[in-house]
Amino acid sequence: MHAYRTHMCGELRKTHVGQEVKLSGWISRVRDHGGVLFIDLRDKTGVTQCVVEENSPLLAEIEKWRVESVITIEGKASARTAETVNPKMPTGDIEIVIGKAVLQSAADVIPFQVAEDDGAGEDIRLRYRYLDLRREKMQRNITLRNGVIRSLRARMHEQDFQEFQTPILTASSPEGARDYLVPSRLHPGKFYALPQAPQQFKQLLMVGGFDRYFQIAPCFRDEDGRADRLAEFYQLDVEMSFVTQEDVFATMTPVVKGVFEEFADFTGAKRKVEWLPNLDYKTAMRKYGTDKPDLRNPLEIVDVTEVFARDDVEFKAFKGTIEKGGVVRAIRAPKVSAQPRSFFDKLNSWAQGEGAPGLGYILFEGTEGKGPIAKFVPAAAQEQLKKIAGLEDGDAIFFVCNKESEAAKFAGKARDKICDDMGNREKDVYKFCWIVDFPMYEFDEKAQKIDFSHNPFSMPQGGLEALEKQDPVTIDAFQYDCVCNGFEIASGAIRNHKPEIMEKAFAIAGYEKSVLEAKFGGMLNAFRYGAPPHGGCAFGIDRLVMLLADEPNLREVYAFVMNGQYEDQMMQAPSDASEQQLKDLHLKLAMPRTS
RNA sequence: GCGGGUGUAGCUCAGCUGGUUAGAGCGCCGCCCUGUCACGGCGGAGGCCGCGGGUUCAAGUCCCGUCACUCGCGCCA
Repeated sequence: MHAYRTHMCGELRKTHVGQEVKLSGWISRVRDHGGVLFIDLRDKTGVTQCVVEENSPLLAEIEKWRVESVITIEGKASARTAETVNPKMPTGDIEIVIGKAVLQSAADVIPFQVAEDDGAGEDIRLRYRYLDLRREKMQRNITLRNGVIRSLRARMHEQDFQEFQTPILTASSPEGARDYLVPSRLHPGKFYALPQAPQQFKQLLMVGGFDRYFQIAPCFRDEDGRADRLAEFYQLDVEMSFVTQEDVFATMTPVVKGVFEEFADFTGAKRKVEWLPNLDYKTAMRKYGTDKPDLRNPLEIVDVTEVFARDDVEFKAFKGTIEKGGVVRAIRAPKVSAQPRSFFDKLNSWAQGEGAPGLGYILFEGTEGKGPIAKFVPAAAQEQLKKIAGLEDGDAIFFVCNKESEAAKFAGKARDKICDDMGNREKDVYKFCWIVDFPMYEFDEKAQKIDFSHNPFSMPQGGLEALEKQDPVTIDAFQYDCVCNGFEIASGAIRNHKPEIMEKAFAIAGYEKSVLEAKFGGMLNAFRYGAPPHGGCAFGIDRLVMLLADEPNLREVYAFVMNGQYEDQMMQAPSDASEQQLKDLHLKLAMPRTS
């Protein structure tokens, strides 16, 4: 017989009755009845009940073993009597009558419960992650992660993509997030950077003629964390040669849609997967107030500036803003006349909490509009509102007034808040779409200059001609995102593979040719030796898994992960470097002043 | 860097307008229990009430500071 086991703990059924078996695993629960004792023995496949029978000489010893100790037991798989069968367990028809038992590794008293969710906080779960990982939910989430990655790989290989590894110790990139730096011992004063993404390498692989690249790529960004953002994370990184934007969508949509359909019922609920038509950036911002709209929310935003600009409308608070170039955005909330006054008051105080003066509204019930703003809007103007927003009797309309970008953004937040307060968000569905036509440039208010709004390597729509003739802020790029249920799950672009367009593109953003050469000389040179038109995208794998697992937090889908301050309390990272290490690296610390 | 929330037993939390000896559930330890499967019964241990300062006759409770965790803003091409 094998030293540790003949079967797994979730494996045994009625058909095994009578067999001598050996199981190894963790003591999940113990029920000690004095004379007879039950142990629920657990491994990754499940739980089997093991019994120490009355008068067993083993009882005195086994009684002392604590839960989460690792043991090996040997005994006969026996049928349970009719009264003692447990239909809730897959192995509930049988139990093992323990004949021999070995304590392989005793467990101290555990800091939180493993067999059940005792609500232990995240910090302690992370400190004892190996215990947390034994819990059913983490076993399931991590297994889901494995399934998703395996499925993504298979789907990419099926479409003739080749998988690559690219350098982890690489060069700092001047755009984007802060880099993690690694000091060089051999080159005093010089540093490697960990990649924020393998952007340039994947483009160089296209220049290298590999045609279709993918990688489950680790990415590193030294910016503050969020529930959906980590210092290190993984992307399904993709690049393709001789493609248009439509080719990228046609290739990647079935990959992601397929994976979601494969794992959509992970949480137990049947979930639909819907892929909606592409949405251009400007429309998304106007209708949803964000470039990553949650399309499960049926509410839409309309522009009603013209109504509040009318001479017969007296609402000064909005008028003043409109005269300064502001806009009024409105959200129709259908059939809310039965809502109590507190529904509207709560939304108003929510808006104030968000830093807005409030959230004005008009409720249409019967012949005239009601609400605090209604008296400033005469009947004719109310009719115009109804027409623009498609209002029906019983509907309310909420108003946001500000500079255009601020109004759009806040209306977007209000749209989500109103939807949730109404209980209107669709359930059990993943709604995807591609957001297209992102602007190439934007005006940076702080620096008072034109700058790239996204990826400087994106191809401007209209090419060199557009760069030469168009107002920069009106130029769109072949730059796109993929959005699901309010999360940006991918970002990508058709790249700019022509050095002369790149020079012009950087010049518009105020970068000298020398800067371009210094920072991107390697790639720019590559483009001078025959570069295929190419493009791609990168999906945030952790966010995909998070959506499928229905977790609110990325940390729930990683086996090992740092906390919100990017510290690993289990491994003690980051930690001090020794004098010798610093000396080897030619580093001296200049600590911040602690006042 | 900034703002909100939280911090009381190993874990999760209660503790009212400040008032005597700070509680509960789970866990832990001991005893009892022959069939449970969240086993049950009895008993017990365990607290710098995050830390420092202040107000007060009196502080877990109020004030100031600080630290930790968490969510968000900034940031994240």
